[in-house]
Amino acid sequence: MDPKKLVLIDGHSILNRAFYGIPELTNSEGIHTNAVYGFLNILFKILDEEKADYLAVAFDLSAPTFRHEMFPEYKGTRKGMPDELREQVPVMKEVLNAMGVKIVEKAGYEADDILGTLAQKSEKEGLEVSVVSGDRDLLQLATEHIKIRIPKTKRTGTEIEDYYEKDVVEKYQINPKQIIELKALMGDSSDNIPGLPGVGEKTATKIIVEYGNIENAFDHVELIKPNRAKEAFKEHFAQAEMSKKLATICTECDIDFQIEELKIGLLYTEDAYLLFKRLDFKNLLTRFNCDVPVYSVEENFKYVSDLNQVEEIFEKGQNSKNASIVLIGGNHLLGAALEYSDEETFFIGVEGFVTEEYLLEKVEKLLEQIDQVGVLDLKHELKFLNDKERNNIYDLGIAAYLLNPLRNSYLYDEIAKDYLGMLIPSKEDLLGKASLEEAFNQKEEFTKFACYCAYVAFKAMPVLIDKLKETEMFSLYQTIEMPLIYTLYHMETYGVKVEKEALEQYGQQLKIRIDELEKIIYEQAEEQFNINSPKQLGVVLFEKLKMPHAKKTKTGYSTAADVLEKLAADYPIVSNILEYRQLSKLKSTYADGLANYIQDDLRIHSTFNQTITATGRISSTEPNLQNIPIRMDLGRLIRKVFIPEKDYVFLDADYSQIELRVLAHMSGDEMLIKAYNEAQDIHRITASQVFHIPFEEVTSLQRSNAKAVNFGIVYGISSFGLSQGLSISRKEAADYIQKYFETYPKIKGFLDKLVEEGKANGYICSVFGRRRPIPELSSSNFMQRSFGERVAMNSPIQGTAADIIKIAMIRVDQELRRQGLKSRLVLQVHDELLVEAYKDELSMVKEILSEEMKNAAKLDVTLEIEMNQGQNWYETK
DNA sequence: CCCGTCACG
DNA sequence: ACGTACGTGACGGGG
Repeated sequence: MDPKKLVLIDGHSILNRAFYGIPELTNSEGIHTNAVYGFLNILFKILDEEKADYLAVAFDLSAPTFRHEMFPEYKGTRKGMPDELREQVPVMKEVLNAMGVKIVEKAGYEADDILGTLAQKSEKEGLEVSVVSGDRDLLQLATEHIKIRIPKTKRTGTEIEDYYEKDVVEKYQINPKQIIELKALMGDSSDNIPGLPGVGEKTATKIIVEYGNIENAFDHVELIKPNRAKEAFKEHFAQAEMSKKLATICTECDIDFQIEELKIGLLYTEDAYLLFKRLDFKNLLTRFNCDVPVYSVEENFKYVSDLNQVEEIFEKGQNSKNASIVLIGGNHLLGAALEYSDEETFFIGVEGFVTEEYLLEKVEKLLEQIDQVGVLDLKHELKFLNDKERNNIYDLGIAAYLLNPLRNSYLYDEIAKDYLGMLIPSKEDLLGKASLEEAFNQKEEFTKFACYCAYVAFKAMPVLIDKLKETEMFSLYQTIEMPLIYTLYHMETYGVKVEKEALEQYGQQLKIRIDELEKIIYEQAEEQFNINSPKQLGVVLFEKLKMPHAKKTKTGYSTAADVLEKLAADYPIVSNILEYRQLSKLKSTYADGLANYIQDDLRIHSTFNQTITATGRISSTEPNLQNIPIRMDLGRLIRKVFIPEKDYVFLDADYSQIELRVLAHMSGDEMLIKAYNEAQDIHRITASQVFHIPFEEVTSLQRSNAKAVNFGIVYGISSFGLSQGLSISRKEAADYIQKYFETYPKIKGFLDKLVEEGKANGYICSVFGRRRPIPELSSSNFMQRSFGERVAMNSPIQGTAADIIKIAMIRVDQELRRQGLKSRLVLQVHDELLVEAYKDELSMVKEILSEEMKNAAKLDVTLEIEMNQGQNWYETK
């Protein structure tokens, strides 16, 4: 019979390795999970490789050990641990407990000592032992039957270095026990163990190879070379002796242990499954063979397609106070999931006599009767319903977004987990990757999916409403976010007209010039390569043509525009590359890209997303119509293809410096408020006040510097950032900032207060109460924390501006309709609204835009807009 | 699927 | 010493 196998893991050491080896990772609750995740990957890799019979994980306790008694400065593994790692230790233990893995700890000993003791005892009993640690000190334990395994987390995955006794000898030229001697000489900075000055690994190894141990070396101290090692040895031998004691792993710890306690049982328990799911370890879940747990709620799920039963269900609904209605389908309605009470959840499929029209008529009628209706995605449901605005509907996706805008998605299973504490199967768990239409035929699974949606919408509605009230965001939700859904829906369905032929022509012209440039670049480089590949381009520029490389990215040379621009003066090929880059961007993203989205009505219907940004802005996708070129002349021409219908014109209105005005209001700085009330040109007046020169004498350079400072303030000022933006030294930048703060004395206090508030609460607020959590503010990592500070300064400003324009767009949309006008809002670009205005209505629409935008909020400074009209978007400048 | 780049506010 | 301006989305390249 083969000997039994024992795997011993150095808990903190592996967590530590994983923490630094794996990029930051958090679950949906914002708990850091990277170290736990990395630990589990290493654990599973080892268990997959070795058919182990026994397993234990040893942890250090924070209690002092015999080493601290010997040497008070001794550090040990637990000190100096960053918070993001420290908080993962209890999570790790919870996971191990859930998997039934034995955790060994003992006050007064470190994990090393426990591991050493267990390893040696087990070896004596005839077991094969693997000790897993990131710490090379453990190599002193290696024997013929004790293997030391050191995992390395690399980009490509985890690789493990294995050391039996012979491997240690091969690699270090000394036997395992002598590792201690090595450490006695070299010390260990991470544990605060001092080494001999001037003695590194090379010298230490030479000495130990020659003399075997430090005592023998001391006996022959006069022979030691080089000289500085000899002197160090003479002077600090006592210290080396102590270091040796500190480095020696105690293999006789006083611990009772029965090997049978360490026997590996069923690792993939239900507890572990639930925990993994909570931690968002999706790809580790595949290790569990057990099915997704069945909840008793599923027993209440019912598929209905019989007309009489459907009638009955809607009949029952009439008298209900609360309900959830989830309409399922993409372009066509597949069915409706409903819940009125805890007792039953229905999915009514569009099938047989239950037609789409019939079902929708019933749903519309039901919507009239019920006090509170929970839905998951109202904008999507509006596709099937009439767009009459109802104030009894609660969109729970939007509610969940307000409560935590940092999530990537707000799916029903995520809402259930976060607000109902329930782990339920996700859409993908139930339907796989199939489309809704394809999955519709699997009745049982599809019904579960639909009913879970309705179940969550019903159950989560009161919870989310309560939370919105608790966080004082209910008014934001009801007066801004909910009405905005209708406005966005209107914009999406109305779309914006795009001239296809003009777009194609534009693309063809770009192609001519791109081909020309390509030829020239190949000639100048004396080779053909893919100019669009930063990798290939980097090799050509910085290796073949030997240009000085200023910056590097993670993967190679940086070829970003700011780097290339510095080279363009000296190398003609570089300016061609820059032009090529610009043109191919225009062609691929805009000329060709937009053409793909033109629908049969000759219009583009972008999607406006309401639950994406951390700050409260909306975003635009498929295509993004919020980043159509404007800054460069050539790109700006694209805007000519965006046109109004016959007998319409475009009216474009944008807020002037809305974010700076918000800053003036929020900070209450009288000087800045006064500046706004007095002058049109805020950047010029800023320059005049900051540099103490008359308004008329401000040079264009001074003005643009002031403008950059204004931007910097809004972005969460830092001297480094400003110096980058202005291409000046950090010192000069710091000087500008200081002058700015002197000029507007309340700004600094205001920004500092935001950071303080963010640190105290973990979030900051816009004027309208919109919250943004900033977990980075409590990070121990300088970079992360600095980022959090800038975010704390920027988000309330950006968020308030976002709130204001949302209010304006809702009112513009509603007012156009209320007055029965034909003109329609078509686009929003953060501080700009584009309206397709019917010619006869022009003066009225101008009035509406101007009124609603300027009066969207009452601030201590006025909100000003600029309005232009044109026969295309290009002309509205 | 991630990275680098670049378009916008 | 660390090594960045804030917020987005789309594209091509490359593993």
